[in-house]
Amino acid sequence: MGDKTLRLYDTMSRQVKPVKLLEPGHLRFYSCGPTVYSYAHIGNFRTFLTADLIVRTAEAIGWRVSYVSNITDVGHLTEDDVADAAGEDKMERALRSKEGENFHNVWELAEYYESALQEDWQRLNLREPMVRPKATQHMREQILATEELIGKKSAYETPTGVYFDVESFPGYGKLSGNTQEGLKSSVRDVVADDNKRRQADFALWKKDEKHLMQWFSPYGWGFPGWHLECSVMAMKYLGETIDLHGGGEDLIFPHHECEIAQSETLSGKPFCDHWVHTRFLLVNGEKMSKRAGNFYTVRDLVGRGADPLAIRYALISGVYTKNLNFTDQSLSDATSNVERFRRADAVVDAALDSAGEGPDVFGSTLEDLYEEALEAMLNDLNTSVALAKALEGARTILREEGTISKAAAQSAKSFLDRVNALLGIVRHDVALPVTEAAPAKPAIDGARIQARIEERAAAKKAKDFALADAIRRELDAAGIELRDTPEGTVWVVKTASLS
RNA sequence: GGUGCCGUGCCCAAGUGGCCUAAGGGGACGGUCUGCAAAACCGUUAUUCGCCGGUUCGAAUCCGGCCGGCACCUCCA
Repeated sequence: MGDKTLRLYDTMSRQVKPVKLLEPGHLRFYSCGPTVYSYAHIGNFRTFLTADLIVRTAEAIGWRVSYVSNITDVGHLTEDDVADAAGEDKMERALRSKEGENFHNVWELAEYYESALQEDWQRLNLREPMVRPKATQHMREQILATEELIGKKSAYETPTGVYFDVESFPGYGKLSGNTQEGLKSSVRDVVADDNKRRQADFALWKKDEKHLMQWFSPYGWGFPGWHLECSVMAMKYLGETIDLHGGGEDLIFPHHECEIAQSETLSGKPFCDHWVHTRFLLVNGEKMSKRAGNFYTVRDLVGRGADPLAIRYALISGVYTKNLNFTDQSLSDATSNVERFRRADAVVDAALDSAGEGPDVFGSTLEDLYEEALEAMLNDLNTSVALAKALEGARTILREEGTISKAAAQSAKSFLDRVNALLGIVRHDVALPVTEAAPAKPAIDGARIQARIEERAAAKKAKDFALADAIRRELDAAGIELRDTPEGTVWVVKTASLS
């Protein structure tokens, strides 16, 4: 186990390479979290899922993982460093929106969406980070860092704020491939702040006495720039040099570029050797965005009857290095796969209780499949292959339903446990609150469904199949599907579609 | 204009030089089961990898060109 290594695509060197650990057996990993001004959407979760799978895979080869994922709870401008009046604060805008009417102030709003994030995090069976630091709780560190950067002549104060001087950091642009020249010739019509020395300089501190969230600093009242919090929190919890840093592809520039410049200037040491970025999730072939408003949240989908683990499955069904298209179809595909794992799990549990003595018919088959799934994950998180191997294992178990010995059940159980630890798609690691566990509500009440099922059973007994089929069609029209099993007829609610 | 990513069966999606006459899932079709269905299980379903050239004993995989899609270049995961 000790000789295995995790290989991931590194944005900096543009190649798949092994994750090098500064301290043997200990991975220090920082993954950028969301700004909590609204519900996180499933695109955000694809990125968090990449981080989750990195943690799970690292643990599967025996690494200890220090995993930090922040919460940005300071509202930053929609046009971050643009000094023009169109720049609007995201949190303030959220507060003024219809949903914002439920909150007294931005602090309350941030708190609400933060707890909503936690709930959705659990629904999708994501590992809890070691720390989930918040920007607002690290003001002192951010102000001290700003002071230090000014002291090192890498930052300067203007009437509007404190800016990082990108020319003081020759490596600026090495992550994104943007050059200083390229940035100047950007077609984007950015309104330059006359107070900045260079257009590319970014804010460490914004002076603003009207901002709804403000702190006092050596530069007066204001709030920190967006990029500073991650530098400060990553170094505080993980050290000046970390092993791995992740986030969405949009963060490559400017966020991570700025983070490198700040961190390395502050410490004088390399900040991070390995950068992983998750490509955007598309919905029905189009990019999701908060601005366009075409995004799904986990709670939207769960409210429509989607199985949370199926959402998880759908979001990890493609590799993180490519765009993935989320559709009604991909969700329903995922649902049947997740159900297959659950069935295998139930079959194994039943066998564990009642199976008799006998040989382990699975031999090394399941063991081999798990190893192949792990290998796939170690090879740049090839979730497609890992899921395929896991599914093959589930099918292998299901094939033996009814004839599984105790020994076989034990090896199947061990397989499912390990697959679940690696991929999290068999069952939740932590039990969800009771309300979550309740099945989707049927359109008509359960007692009436049960009564119709009994009528149908009577009709079947009397060989009145026309009536029996009519009842089945009636329930089907109400979204209730009947399944005749050896133990009698059961009903399930059919999953609603996205559109 | 600059910087990256991608184009694989009806759909989703792995595979980046020979185990590929291309994994896995969905769908479709056939079978078992069933009063009939549904569910479940079993099986079948790309000699072909956007197009045109080239390199090579050998290419979906490497190189060049073209066509098409996507992303970033100071809102974004």
